[in-house]
Amino acid sequence: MPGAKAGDRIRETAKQLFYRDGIRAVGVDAIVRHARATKPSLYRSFRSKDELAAAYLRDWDSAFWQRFESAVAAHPDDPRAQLRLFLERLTQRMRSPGYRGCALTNAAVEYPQAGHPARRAAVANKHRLRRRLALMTAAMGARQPRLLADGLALLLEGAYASSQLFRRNGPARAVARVADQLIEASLGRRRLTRAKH
Amino acid sequence: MPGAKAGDRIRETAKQLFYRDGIRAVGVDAIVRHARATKPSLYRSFRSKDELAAAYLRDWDSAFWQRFESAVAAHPDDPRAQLRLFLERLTQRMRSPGYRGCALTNAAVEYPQAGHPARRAAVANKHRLRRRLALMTAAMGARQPRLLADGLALLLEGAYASSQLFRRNGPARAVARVADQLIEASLGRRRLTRAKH
DNA sequence: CATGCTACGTACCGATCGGTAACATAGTCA
DNA sequence: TGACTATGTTACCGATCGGTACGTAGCATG
Repeated sequence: MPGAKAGDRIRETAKQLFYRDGIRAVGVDAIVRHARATKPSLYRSFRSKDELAAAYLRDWDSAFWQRFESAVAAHPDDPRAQLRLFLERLTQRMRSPGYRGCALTNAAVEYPQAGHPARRAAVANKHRLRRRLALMTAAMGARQPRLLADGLALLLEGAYASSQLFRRNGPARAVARVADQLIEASLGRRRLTRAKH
Repeated sequence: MPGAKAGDRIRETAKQLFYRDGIRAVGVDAIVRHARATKPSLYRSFRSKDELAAAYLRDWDSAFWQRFESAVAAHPDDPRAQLRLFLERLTQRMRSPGYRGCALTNAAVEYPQAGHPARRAAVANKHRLRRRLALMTAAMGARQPRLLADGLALLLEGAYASSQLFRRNGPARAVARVADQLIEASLGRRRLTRAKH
């Protein structure tokens, strides 16, 4: 790491500090100090702190979809198993020290302003995920695919939030089981069908 | 409002600005300017900005439990209906302009440090809610009350997050329906019981 | 009037914020 | 060698951060 170019060291350091402490809480001075670089090096690679934050969030988005597609690839043509694997792996990651939820969601909380780059990155990711989940729940044969997809999205976001509100053994650790229950209840024969006329 | 004491105006203004823009994003100068007061007035009522933020979160916690107990009181001895009413009212509030999720969760995202007062307030609220939900799911007769309570907590936190990631018609609007599905699937006869030996 | 108390404002503090100008150094290719 | 490019460094900018020393207006007492 210390052998890499200054721009790369700064990008890597920013990733760690932004995720650990939040974007607003980390000053550019702290970043370049930890990266053993200086501010002009930062501003030659990134136009502003906001763009550095945007790069950090793009990296996160990219890593997120890698994890997602990895779980998908492990169970071809079985979206339920794909999702379950993704959530089980997520549960593992949530147990690791320093885990602090989804960087994109956190950034959206830190930057409520409508047009902010950090917010745009987060919103884009969440919309894409929502559409993707709806495709998967439809493929599962859910009675109401969009409703189930939204339920799963809520559980996922809830796990992100809970994982930083509770130390361990919080509600987040149940996300895979609850998601599976919800899927089970949304599939197959219409248990909940109301009497017809 | 303009007739009130400086300390009260500051407290009220801080509540609005902290919720709208986030605690870190709002400086004490902005608060006293909007409150038509001055900084010494702020620091005579509050020891620090952090304590002003803590007061803001205590107010939020108090208002949260008022809303919760109001829904409980509306359906005595029917925890499922209590929860459904609470979530339906929450859905209403989420549609109102300027809604930005749970101030306590947002504060915990803004202040990841373990001992920070804002974080303590958030964590205390969430733990209390988790215990309360477990009591309710047990009263419902759920097969696994703690698991269901955690699922409901995840849905709630997910709704908070989603409500600020999607404009309208986001996953959050489904929270009451999904919660009811999950409850339905967790009650009564043991549909999911695994074969014994 | 004089005193004491409460409530508020003016003016300022050092530190840090994001960002930049000017300059030094090193590698590359002609 | 010399010119060019990329990257590093020092030193600084105005603005804003959270926080405070100190002065003053108003009002109730004696």
